[in-house]
Parts: sequence; C-alpha cells; structure tokens
Amino acid sequence: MIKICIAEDQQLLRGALISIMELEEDLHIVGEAADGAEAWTLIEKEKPDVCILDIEMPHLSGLEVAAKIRNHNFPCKIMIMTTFARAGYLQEAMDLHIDAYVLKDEPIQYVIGAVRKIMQGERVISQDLAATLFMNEKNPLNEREINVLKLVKDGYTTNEISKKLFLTKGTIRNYLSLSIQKLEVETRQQAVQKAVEKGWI
Amino acid sequence: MIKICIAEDQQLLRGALISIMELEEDLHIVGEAADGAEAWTLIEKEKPDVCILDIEMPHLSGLEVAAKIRNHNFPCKIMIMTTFARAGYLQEAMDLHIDAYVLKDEPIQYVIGAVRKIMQGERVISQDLAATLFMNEKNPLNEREINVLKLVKDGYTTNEISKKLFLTKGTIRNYLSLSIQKLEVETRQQAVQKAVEKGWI
DNA sequence: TAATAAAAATGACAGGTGTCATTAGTATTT
DNA sequence: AAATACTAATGACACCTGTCATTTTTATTA
Repeated sequence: MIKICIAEDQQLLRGALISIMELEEDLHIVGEAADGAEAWTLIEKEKPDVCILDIEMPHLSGLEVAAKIRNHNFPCKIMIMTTFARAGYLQEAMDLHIDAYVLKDEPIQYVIGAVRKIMQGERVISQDLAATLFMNEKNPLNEREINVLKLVKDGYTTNEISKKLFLTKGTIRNYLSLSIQKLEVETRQQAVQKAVEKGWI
Repeated sequence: MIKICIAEDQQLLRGALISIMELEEDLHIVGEAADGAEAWTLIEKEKPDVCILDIEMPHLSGLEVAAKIRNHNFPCKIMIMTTFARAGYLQEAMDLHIDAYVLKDEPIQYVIGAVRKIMQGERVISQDLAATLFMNEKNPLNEREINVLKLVKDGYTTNEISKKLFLTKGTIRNYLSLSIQKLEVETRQQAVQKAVEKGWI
C-alpha cells in the first residue's frame, strides 16, 4: 500500500484526484493540503511514501516544500505536478532530485502510473518537458539583477527600488539596462515577462 | 439521465471530473472537449442537457461558446466553471442568462449538486461570487480605451499601437492617460493589471 | 441652421527610462 | 605587487510617458 500526500490549492482538482486514486487498491491518500505550509506540516506528521506537489501554491511553493523534504532527508518520493513547462522550474526540480515532474495536461492514469514507477525507483518526466530540459537555457541574470527584476514585477518604481536596496537610482537603472540586454528585450516590463515565463525570477 | 458535455482544457481535471460524474447514476457524459471550438461542434452534435464550460480556453472562450448556445436557442443548461472571480466575467455570464457559475475552488459534490439543481430550473452561483455581483462596478472604459489597453497588454508600444489603429501617438497617449485616470492607477501597466483583474478587457 | 458633443490631433512640460562612457572602491587571483 | 573582476556610482544624452490646455473635424441633436 503506497501512502500518498497531495498538495494542490484548487479544491476541485484535489478532491477529484483523491477520489480517483482511492479507487486504486494499492494507493492510499493519507493527507491533503491546500497550500505549501499546510503540506509541510502534513508530511512531517504522516511520513508518506509519495507526495504530490503543485508548484504555484500560497505560502510555500511546491519546490520550496520539496527542498525542505530533501533537507530533512525524508525518504519520501516527490512528484511535482504543474501547469507550467518552465525551464527554470524544471531545472530547479532536477537540482532537488525530484522523482517525477508531471504536467497537468496528462491523463490521470499517467499520474497514477507515475506514482507506481517512482516507488520502484524510476524517474518520470512528462514528454513535452524532455525537450525543454535539453534546450536548457540557463538563467543569465545574477543575484542583484534578479532581485531588482523581482521588485519591478511587484510593481515598484526605480525610486522605490533604490530606497529598498540602499542603492542610487542610477545603479538600479544600470542593473535593469543590463537585464534588458541579457534577456534580449526592450523594456523592463518585457524583461519581467520573459524572466517569469522562463522561471528565472 | 442527464446528458452532459464538458469543456475544460486541462486534461487532468477534465478526465478526473468525467470519471467521477460517471459514477453518479443519473449523470452521463456524452462528450468532452479541450477547447472552445471543439466544444461548440460537440454541443451541436450531441444536444446535451447540460454543458459545463471553462472560461479560459483556446480558440473560443467558455463565454463565447455560451453566447453561441443562446443565439441558436438551444434548450441546453449552461454551467460556467472557472478559477477566476472576476466581476466582468460574472456580469457577462449573467447577461447571457447562464444557469450556474461555479468556482474551481468548490468541492466536486458541489458541482454535481449544481448540475442537478439547474436541471430543475434553479440558478447556482458560488457563494464567494455573490458579493462580487452586488459590488457590480461596471467597466468605466469606452471601446477605444479598451482596444488601446488590450494592445498594451499584448506588449505593443505607443508607436506600434498608433500605426495599428491609424491614429497619432499623441492620441494614443491621451487615451491611455484617460484610462489611467478612470482606473485610478499610475502607469499603463497598472491599468492593464487592474482591467484584466476586473475582467474589463 | 445653430448648438452640442464626440473623436482625434497638437504642442508643451516635467519626469521617467534605457544607454553609454567613465570612475572608484573592493575583493580575488596570479 | 599587479592584474582582474565585480559592485556601485555619476553624468549626459535621446527618447518615452503622463498630463493638460487647446484646437480641428466630424457627427448628432435641438
């Protein structure tokens, strides 16, 4: 009997998956969570064999939960289940030695099959993602550029960012100018768009 | 036996919902679609009693499919099932006399219950949305402002927009300036954000 | 026909944005 | 000690943005 925890913020999908997995004789859902923080508490308590994590959740992302699981050396298998085929996410997942990375565009039987496979030590990655992984563009931005770009994403202006980071506004503009060049776009907004799309910030 | 068509672009959710609904004795899924265009073909062919439509799908949105159903005077009940509690979407749905407007954050049993209720002529709206409906801010933007703001959303610059619409760039700036004032924000990007969030563009 | 409203354009202003060349301080390496 | 690279700052330039007052043109209405 495989003990599973599932973390997914959309109740409709979470509930549906649970109902269907419970119909399989060898699977048992030992807990469900609607956000990352809840998921971590649950996993600590239930010690599941497999946990299925959505990436984009409130409080803690699925990748952050995965990092915690690995840091605590839990023997738990990890499946990331997400809508987004973003290279950055996938790269991060690989670095964390995630066991399965599955897109929400797969059939349920694929997900169930993947659970069984990873329990046997296999690794599962959705077909559409394999290509993404090979292309493997890596994040051209350094830490400072990432920080500044994140603040732009959150709607802050050059001046506000300069105050927040204790730098002059000229420096902020320089960082953004560099980011724009590295990402081969023309405005800070396009830079944010591209960086988000690639999973780089 | 209630005949149901379901249109939802995420296969995992679509498949899960179908499996679970098929377990109910009085429900029967007569067709599934992964985008709006497919959904419309299906509905014309199957003449279901109820169709469940996601809003954000490729080709045709759920609301556009709903409009087609109403224009052709099909006797089909319509349930909109979406992630987003956006006032503009809800308003449009109400104008189309949609029978149910359900958030993806509800339990499955709520959705199944809603199907039965609308078959008996009731109307179902997710609790969280009732408030949104009463607040009922309406879109302060006129047609031209909406068009310009949509182009900004798609990443076009002032100059590109002026060429596309055969207006001078000064005029585009004036329209954007007005939009910014009407939406009570400070930049064009914030204007786009707010308008999207409210379902106004 | 005259009055009114709207859509579109213009010009001017302050301030924001992106680029670039240059400088300076500070580690790190060789 | 010299070379290298990174981080931060500065000033200058052209261009973009948001605002405002004003004008022209074109429909609509009285």
